[in-house]
Formats: sequence, C-alpha cells, structure tokens
Amino acid sequence: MPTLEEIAKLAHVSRSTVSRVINDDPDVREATRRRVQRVIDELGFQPNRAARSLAGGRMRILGLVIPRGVARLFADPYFSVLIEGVTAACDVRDYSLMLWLIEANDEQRMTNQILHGGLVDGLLITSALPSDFMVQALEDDQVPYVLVGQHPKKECGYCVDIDNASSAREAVLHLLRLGHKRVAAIHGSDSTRVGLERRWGYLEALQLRGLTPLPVFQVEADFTEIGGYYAARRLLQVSPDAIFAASDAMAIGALRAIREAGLRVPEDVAVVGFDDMPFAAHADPPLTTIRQPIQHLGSLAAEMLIERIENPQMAPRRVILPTELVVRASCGMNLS
Amino acid sequence: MPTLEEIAKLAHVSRSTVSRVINDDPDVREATRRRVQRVIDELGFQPNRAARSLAGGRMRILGLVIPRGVARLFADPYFSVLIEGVTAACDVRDYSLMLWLIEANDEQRMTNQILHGGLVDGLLITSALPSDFMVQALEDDQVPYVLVGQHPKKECGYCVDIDNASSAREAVLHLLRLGHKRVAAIHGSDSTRVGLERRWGYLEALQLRGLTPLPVFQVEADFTEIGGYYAARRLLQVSPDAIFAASDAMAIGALRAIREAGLRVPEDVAVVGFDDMPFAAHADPPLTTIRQPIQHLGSLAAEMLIERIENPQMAPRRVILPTELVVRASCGMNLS
DNA sequence: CTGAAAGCGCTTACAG
DNA sequence: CTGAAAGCGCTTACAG
Repeated sequence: MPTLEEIAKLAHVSRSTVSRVINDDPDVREATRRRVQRVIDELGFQPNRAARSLAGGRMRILGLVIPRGVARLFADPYFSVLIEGVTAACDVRDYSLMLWLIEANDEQRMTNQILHGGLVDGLLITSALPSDFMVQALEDDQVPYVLVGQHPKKECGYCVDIDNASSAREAVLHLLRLGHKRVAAIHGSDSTRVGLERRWGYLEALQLRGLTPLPVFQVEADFTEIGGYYAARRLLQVSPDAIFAASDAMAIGALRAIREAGLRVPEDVAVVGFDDMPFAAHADPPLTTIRQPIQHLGSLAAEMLIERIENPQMAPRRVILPTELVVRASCGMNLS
Repeated sequence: MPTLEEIAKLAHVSRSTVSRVINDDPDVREATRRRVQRVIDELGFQPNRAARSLAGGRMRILGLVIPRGVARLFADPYFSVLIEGVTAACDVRDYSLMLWLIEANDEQRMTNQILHGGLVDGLLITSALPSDFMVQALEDDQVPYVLVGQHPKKECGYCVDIDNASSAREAVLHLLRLGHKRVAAIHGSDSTRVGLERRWGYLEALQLRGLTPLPVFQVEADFTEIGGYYAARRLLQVSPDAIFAASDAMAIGALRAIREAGLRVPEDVAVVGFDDMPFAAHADPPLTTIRQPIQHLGSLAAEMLIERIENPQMAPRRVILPTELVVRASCGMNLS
C-alpha cells in the first residue's frame, strides 16, 4: 500500500495537497485535484487510518454498546435490525462501526477502556444498558453519545426513541374497539423503562374507556417467549377475552399457551403484541402488533451521533419516532 | 486524558519504559514496573489507540464481515450468537471488534476499503459471503483472515466449520431408526455449500439403508420459515411420514404447513431441523434438530485469526467442530 | 491555490 | 535494565 508521500511525488505536488484532495478541501484547483485523484485511483491508495486519526484527532469510528445477556434474551432481531440501520448511516458518512457486547458486571472496566484510548469518536448505547455510572462517565468525560431508547431514570439529552406509552395505549384501544371486554396484559418488568411505559399505556387505555384495571389481569414476564407462555397460562385462569403482550416474543408464548389450553385465537382470546419482529407476521395466527421503526431508530441515532461528533456544540435533542399499529389476524378483525 | 509522556515524567522514567510497562515487556525491573503502574492507575491512563497502531503497525482490531441481506434472512440468531463468541475471544486477547454488513453488489468497494487503510489487522468472514473476488483479494494482499464455514468452491486454508454432510446424515438416520419410511427433505439451495452438503447427508442416509431417494421427496427452499412453509405444502401432496429440513427456520415453516393441513407432528409427519436455533426448543412441538456450536465457532475463529495475525507464518488450519443431535418431540420419540 | 514544517502519541531498534 | 532518538503516515495552521 503506497503512502501519501508517494502519491505526492508521482503527482508532483506536496503532501499537503494530496491530503486536501483526500479530504475534499474546496481550495484545490480543479486541474490539480484531477491529477492527484488519478494517481490515487491508479495505485488504489487508501490513507492509513491510524495516521489519519492521530494527526486529525478523529477516528471516524462509532462504537455500539449492547448488553451481552440482553442481546440474546430480549430480542435478537431487534439488535440485528438496529445494527442494519446504524451501518447504513455509517456507510453514508464514511464512518465505521465498532461493536461491544458488555457484561453488566464488567461495565466499569469496559467503560473506561471504550471511552478513553480514543478508539471511537462517540458511542451509541442501547437504553437497557447504561448504569448511572456509565451515563455519568459519559457526561463527565464529554464523550459524544446518543441513547437508543431513554434512560430509566435520567432525562437523556441525546436520544432517539418511540413513545411506548401511547403506542401501547393504541394497541389496547384497538382491542377495546373490537369489542373485547376483558383485556389482560402481559407486561414487562417495571424496573425497565420500556416495561413501565407500555404498562402505563395499557392502564390509560382502560381508563379512557371507563374500565377499572384489575390486578389479576396483569401479569409480569421478562419479555421472552417462555416468560409470555407462563404468564398467559396464569391469565387464562381468569378467562380474559384478549391479551395485550408488551413484546412479540411474549405474545408468541401466549399464543402457544392459548393453543395448548384448547382455545382459539382470536375467537376465544385475541392477542396483540408489540415490536413487529420479523417472526410476528409468520406466527399462527399472524400477530397484530405495534411496529417499531427499529432500523430507522438505528440510522437516526448514528446520524445524530455523527452530527454531534462533528459539532460538539450541538444542543441536546430527543427524537421520538412514530410507531404503527399493524393489524393482522390475532386480534379478531372488525369486519363491520 | 494524560499522555505517555506525562506518565513518564511523573514516574521519573523515560517514555520507553512506560511503553514497556504498558506492553508487558519482561525486561523491566519489578520496582520500576510497580512505580510506573501506580501512576498509570492513578491517572487512569489509556494509551491512545491511533498512536499505538501507527507506531506499532497493529490496530488490535478484528473485522467481522457479514452479508447484509443474509443477516436478516438466513438466521438472525446465528449471527447474534456468532458475535457473542467472537467478542468473548476478543475480550480475552484484548482485541476489539469492527463490524461490517456488506451489500453483495458493493463488495468490491468495501473489500478495498476494509482490507487496506489498516483499520483492522485481520478479517473474519462468514462463508456465505466471499465471492471469488474477495477471497482472491485476501490471498493476494496477504491479509490475515479466517472463514467461518468453508468457501463454496475453494478449499480454504484457514477456517472453522462443522461437518454438514455427516450431521445431516445423522439426523436422517435418526428418523429412519425411529421407523419412518417415507422421509422427505426440504433442502437449501445447491448453490450454497451448506445447502449442498446437508442434502448429501440426506441422500447418504437413505442409501446407507438401501433406500432410493425420490425426486418428489426433495424440495428446495431458501432457508427461511416462509420458504419451508411452501416447500412443506408441496411435500405433503406425496404424503411423507417424516421431513428433514436443512434449517430450523424451514422446519418451523414446515410445522405450520403440517398443522394447517390438519396433520399432527410427530404422529402423522415427523420433523427434524438443523441448527438448534433458540426458537427450536420453543416450537410446537419442540423441534428435534442438529445443534451447531455457533458460539464456539465464533470464538475459535477469532482465536485462530489472532494467532495468525501475531504469527504470520502460521500454517493453514481447518478445524471441524462436532455437532450434536438434540432429540425433542417433533421426530416421534422412540420409547422402546 | 500550494508548500514547508511542526506535531499527533506512541513503539522500537540501538546504545549503554 | 533503561534512555535518547528516529519514525510510523497523516493533518493543519502558517506563509506566501
């Protein structure tokens, strides 16, 4: 691989000029630029990243931090799709993506290592993750970051998210509109923001229709299929005619429990999920759910982070992306 | 963030010595090492990665290249789990992981960009991906790489894989042992190595038992759930009593088709999958399948790559990891 | 619009 | 066992 120096020699210019061409500096005469570019193309020159970073103070690398355990549990497809969005945005802006799966207990060591050492210019962090420690470290060290989803406690300055509460409310209102009377919920843990907010949505919907939420109609699970399965088994004892599950994975588990109980979906029990994971459309029956724009969240977060990196003065910004109720067969379609 | 220079000053040594301490050079007096280390710890010093790389010629970064389309289609969990294995190995050896999802048509540009520019010291490549172009470029440029799975055409020098053919053979032999007579196959495309080899295994098993493979009992699909669904619908027209699906996703599709046809699994039609994806155990009924040690493949590949990076003379090495037949309910358990 | 020069923060022979 | 010095390949004011 040639160096910038050699390109300069062959193009009969200085290193400075080659550097300017590489960096799209407008102050280069067109003829010069073309001459240099031709040499670059001929030799297939790629500027050395380490040198560029050392001299320029920027790596053009974003870090994406995902909690290891959650990556498996919560929803594999979520992270796959998120990564797709992030890489798409990175490609456009000529950034690269560095990935960390971090252990909850290893957070402190990792944080230090990731934040400093200058390997990345900024961090994309999934909301489930950051401990107070980590968020504080990010703030203190003035490392550019963007949260995907909001932090459980703090109001985050820089994040992209959806409105979990109003989305859940829409899902439940849909069930109520269809005539279901005994709408139960499998909700995620209240210790997660997502769990809490989606549960609020459920409660709001009932209250909007003058219904009293019954404790026996609300069972907590851990966002997994198996968790949803057991939660649904408990709920079936009180004969709901509809179940709102706070994640598609839990909804799938509920479908299984309902089938095993010899009941039909949606005739006996309607089900609505949340997320619109790829498998939701292929469930039996296909799952009515709330579509999260996951890929868009990823690309938006990356774009926001890059903007923040390139403009450290950027004011805090919280973007809430709209969701969409995707009506399929599991909710009992209203044909009137 | 302090620099090495400042550490040197505070510890009353030269930069060289600080550098040696950081890099675990054994030729440092114990007392000196301790003194320097203390200053490092006190200031939380992290050596600058760009500078380190530029001077040392190594980034301590591995690149993982995944085809974008396939990432979604083939099996999300596969890549999630693979990444878990890779990052685990990286953590141990103090490497970081860079991720690229690349478009098939964008391969050439990406290859050039990834290979040169020195952003990564080596590449981990999923076998589905590399075109002849890419593999050739890797060889020509002497970039250290390790394939996960084998290349469709070339005998790869450095790769980790499973034995697809013999694993598939075991799965089908298991069905035959259970007394199934009319064993059909939903196989992947012959244009993929995985598809081809798993199909071989199916054919071998039949032939070992003196059975003649019938063309109508073999339907090709694309490794997806929906593909498996349609393939199974076709197969059901010729009344198989068992179906070997070359991936769990396809097996799930087959389960759905069988259920829709009013047949029971495994009483009417037994089903065996391949991969042991997380969802296989929660299928209805739970899916008998071949367990791939995906995480282990990932960590082994990363270790092999790091070894190759640190010892460019490393001889070619192909490691085949064992698989395991996981018997669940979908195959019709033999209780004798 | 272009070039000469300093500097980014490390590593690594080379001396001693 | 330790230090002085060169060098890794770029970027970026500063001149002109």
